[in-house]
Amino acid sequence: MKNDIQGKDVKLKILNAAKTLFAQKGYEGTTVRQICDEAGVALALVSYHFGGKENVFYALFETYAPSFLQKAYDLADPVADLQSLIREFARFRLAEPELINLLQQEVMMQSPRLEKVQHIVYALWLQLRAILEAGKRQGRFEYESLRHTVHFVVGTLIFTRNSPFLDPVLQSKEDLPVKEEQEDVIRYTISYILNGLKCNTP
Amino acid sequence: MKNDIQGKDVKLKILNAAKTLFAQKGYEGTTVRQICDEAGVALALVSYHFGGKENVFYALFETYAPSFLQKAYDLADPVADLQSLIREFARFRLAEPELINLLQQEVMMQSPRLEKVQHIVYALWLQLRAILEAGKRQGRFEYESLRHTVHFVVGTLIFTRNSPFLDPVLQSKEDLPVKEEQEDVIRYTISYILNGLKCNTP
DNA sequence: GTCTATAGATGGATAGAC
DNA sequence: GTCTATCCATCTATAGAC
Repeated sequence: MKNDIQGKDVKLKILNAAKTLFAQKGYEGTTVRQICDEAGVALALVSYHFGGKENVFYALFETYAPSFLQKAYDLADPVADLQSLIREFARFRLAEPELINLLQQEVMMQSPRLEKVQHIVYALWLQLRAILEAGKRQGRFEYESLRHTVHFVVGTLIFTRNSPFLDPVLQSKEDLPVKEEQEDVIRYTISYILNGLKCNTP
Repeated sequence: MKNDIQGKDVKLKILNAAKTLFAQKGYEGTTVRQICDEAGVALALVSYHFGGKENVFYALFETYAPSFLQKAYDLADPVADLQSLIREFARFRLAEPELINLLQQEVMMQSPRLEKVQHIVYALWLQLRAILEAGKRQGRFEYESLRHTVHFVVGTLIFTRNSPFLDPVLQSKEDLPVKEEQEDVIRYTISYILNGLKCNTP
């Protein structure tokens, strides 16, 4: 019993270290040694607990994104659905920015690991597509190309994060927000996207 | 003289191979052997011509993005400026999607290589920021947070590309555009972004 | 379950023939 | 300038002590 608890603890330490390092240096750019050093455990424990580096990657998503976007939308009110989807995605992004970062990398380079993880993101995009279609059909959204519009919205959703890269450029005039975050960011995002879709709604 | 020409040819073959592979598998995920195989040249030639893998990376940007976004905007007409910036960026993205992909990866993971390349993207974002500020001051754009709005626009611009990943999801109803592309995509992008900024303009 | 030590594979870079 | 063959560092994974 005590062993189990110790094991869980080590597994979690490895997962947390891997989450940070994968997001920061990419999957290939991260070594098992770095993960174990960061986690403060011995090199062998990645293989022992997960069966190899690649399984740490998969375990990351099973651990931190287990119930990601299971919500189903009935499309009766596409505007409300879209707002809900944006809110749900933004909350997850704010809670697990490293995971979004990592996912974005993998998506962008069409990594072979993506196959076992793509259902997470496919589900989201299919729902987004359905919402956009329904909204256009009902005259709530205006756009020309569904395909490109999905790209626009996904781009808006994914790229919005605490980017330590953009910040040196952007923080000269605006102070760092401390606690406004979360709900405000969500509000900004909803506003930008709905406007982008010419959605005539408060 | 003939040697020079041959050298140039090999250098270009290496650069083209590296551009594709880096974009597809990331910098760390790509090996010098893969690059040389893809280019059809011997392994040693990367070191001979470029002095190592890392310098191939830098040469990529010096070769394919030499005059990227040198245009300066006077901010007299922020709407026109923004349209111009979007158009310029979109054209580059359509011409060199791999480079944008690679740049996005590096930006996302804050890679150590970014330092020598970031001026390319800093320039763009500073100009974008200035345009957004000027546009708000002149009552042409509406948004709450400058910082987040820059993120939104950059996300829209960067993520929009021929994503081989999203396509299987998105192509069921819409046929693959063949020649409409280019100017139409630019039109869609401008429309989405200007609407996102509540810009009241045709 | 956790550690150290090491095996085995593969990475980037170079020596030297042509 | 280009090639083949090789060096050496580092990677992942595992064997075996505790």
